[in-house]
Amino acid sequence: MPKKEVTIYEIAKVLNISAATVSRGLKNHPSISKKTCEKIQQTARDMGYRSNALASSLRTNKSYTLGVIVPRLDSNFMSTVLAGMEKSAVERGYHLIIMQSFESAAKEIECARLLFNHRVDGLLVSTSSKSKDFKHFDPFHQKKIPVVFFDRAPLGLHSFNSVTINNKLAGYSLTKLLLNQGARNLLHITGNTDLLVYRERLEGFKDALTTVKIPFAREMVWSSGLSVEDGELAAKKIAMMQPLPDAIFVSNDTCAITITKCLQKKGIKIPEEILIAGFNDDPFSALFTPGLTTIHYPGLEMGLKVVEIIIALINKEKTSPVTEVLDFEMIIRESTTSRKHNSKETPTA
Amino acid sequence: MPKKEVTIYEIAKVLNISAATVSRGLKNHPSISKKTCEKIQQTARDMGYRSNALASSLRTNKSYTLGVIVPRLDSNFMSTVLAGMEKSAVERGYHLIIMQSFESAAKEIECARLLFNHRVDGLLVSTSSKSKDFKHFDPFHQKKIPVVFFDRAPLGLHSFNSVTINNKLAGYSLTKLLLNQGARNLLHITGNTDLLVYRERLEGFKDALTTVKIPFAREMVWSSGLSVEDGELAAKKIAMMQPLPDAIFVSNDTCAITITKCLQKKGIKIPEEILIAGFNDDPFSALFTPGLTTIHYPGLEMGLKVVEIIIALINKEKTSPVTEVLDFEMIIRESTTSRKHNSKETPTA
DNA sequence: TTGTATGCGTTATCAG
DNA sequence: CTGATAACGCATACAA
Repeated sequence: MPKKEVTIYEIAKVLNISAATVSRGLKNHPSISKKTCEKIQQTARDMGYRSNALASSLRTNKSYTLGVIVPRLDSNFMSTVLAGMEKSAVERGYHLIIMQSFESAAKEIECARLLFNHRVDGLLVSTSSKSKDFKHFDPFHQKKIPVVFFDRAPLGLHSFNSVTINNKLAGYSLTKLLLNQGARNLLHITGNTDLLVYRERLEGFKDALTTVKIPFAREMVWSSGLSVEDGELAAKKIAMMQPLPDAIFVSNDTCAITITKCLQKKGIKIPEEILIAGFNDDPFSALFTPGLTTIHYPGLEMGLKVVEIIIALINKEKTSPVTEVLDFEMIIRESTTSRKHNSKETPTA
Repeated sequence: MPKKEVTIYEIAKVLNISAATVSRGLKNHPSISKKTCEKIQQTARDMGYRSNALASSLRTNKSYTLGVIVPRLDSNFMSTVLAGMEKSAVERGYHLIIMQSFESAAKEIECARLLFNHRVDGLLVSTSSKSKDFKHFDPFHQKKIPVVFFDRAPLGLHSFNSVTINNKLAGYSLTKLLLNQGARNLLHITGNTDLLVYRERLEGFKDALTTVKIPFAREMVWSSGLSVEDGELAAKKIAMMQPLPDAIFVSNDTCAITITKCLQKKGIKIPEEILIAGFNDDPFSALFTPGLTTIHYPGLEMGLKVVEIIIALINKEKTSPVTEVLDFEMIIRESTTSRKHNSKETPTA
């Protein structure tokens, strides 16, 4: 049977002191004598005392909890970010409540509500692709609870806090590399361009085309879910194109590799006939032949950084808006380096 | 400036009713008239009221929070499990605090302490490889807070709740498949055999050997971290073996594929010279050539199931111990099917 | 159907 | 340095 909860009152009673003193002694409050502190902590241990974080939070209005909302947590990229967050949070005495929006605006709103009611000290969000407005974060703003967006940040009038990479430059660099390898008939397969991340990569793609005076055409861009299935579908369509594109910039590695494999099965030589570039540098990408040229997305650093920032905001060591843009790295592997061409220009971050 | 918190008292004052009525009305308590309920909820909305989950939890001793401790969350397998957990939890009105032990016993203890203090209603654990005793979960048992282990469960005298797959059978089946393909000089590269998951796969490996009267030898088993780096190292050692093994059962896909790639680079033909099998069926495994034979680890189902179970335990719809063993599936791909041999026996789960 | 009174376990304020 | 007391916001036993 669950024994009665041991509280600071029980400890106080045993030691013949007040609960207030126990409370202070437990956290080494400076105004308590060293001796009393130790005595308190010793008996606390002996009695099997466990502090009640809920009660403490209620009283102090500090939960040391960060809410996290992500579209889904089971991607290599996202779980890496979350791993960084968790590490960074724990090091600073915080912990995480992680929720998934499943790309649904309604679910994202529900998550925000729950986390708000649970009195998180800060909120970290990568928005769902369906979220068009961000009113559900207003309660946080009203209560001055920091909200920091990462990876997927809204393009706002109000300046939001955010941690991102320079997607435009990344898209530009990758495209430029393809062009430098001699490609002139490019295809860009990307995600939902309602999302800033993908729109910016597309901007970069266009900018790169401009530098070699290739006029942009809508047919050059395919929107896709970027899954394995989407990749298979895309490959089918590509194989039937007349003429074949000579280079494809795909917005994630999974899809890029799927397309590579499918095209190879149809007898198309990669990279000889078609250059392919991906995005993310998922760990397994390095294991493929031909190697996949890609952008290393610094997920771990992003996780570490975003927590660092939100805790600085919580402690008012910084003031909004914070817009951090992380460095990325281009990973150049053989699938875009077979053709010897003018690679004098090597764009990097 | 953060306006004063709107509480049930403010609402009560506005409506000239008691706080108790408001409290009840807010959650549609049956003994409150429909009309009053609606009036209360309407003014609550109007006043921008948000319930304080902390206060509620303190009062009711129910936090609707599940604690989760995992070695690390950034593996494909683990993030899939977590995704399932989160989904299942939210559907049942719960949410997750996720923490990483980083394979450290000390950190695991720290996580358990924190989650205990935060009054989680239940705890889900995949143990660190260093955890030798499980005393840090005693406080939970004393307070009758359910603890359910998943994937990595302790081998205990006390019968713990657990959700696992039949690792022994999986190891047996995979090994048997290799033997049926004609392999007689086998190697098993696995993780830390202090962990039951790996020890059981090893048991299965041994059992399979017995069926064809191959005496087991310690040299057949290599313990490893199963990372890409570990795979590269292993491949180097393998390539120098005289004679080469004719089949390798590796305990995860990442390492299996790394080894495959490395051996291929050294001119060894896979699967013609060496059959290779992995474990987990990570999504990218399907994309490789040669295809990797592996065990599909049902991560999503495991996540769903373990939450279902712990909530049943919380609600006392079940009583400890619950030991659920999930079905797995063998995924047979070309890397172990090139040799035509006596495959009359096709072991499955 | 509603109200009254009290406590969940902690910490902040003020007084000593 | 220590103690008494009053909150924090909610929910429940009991009374009406």
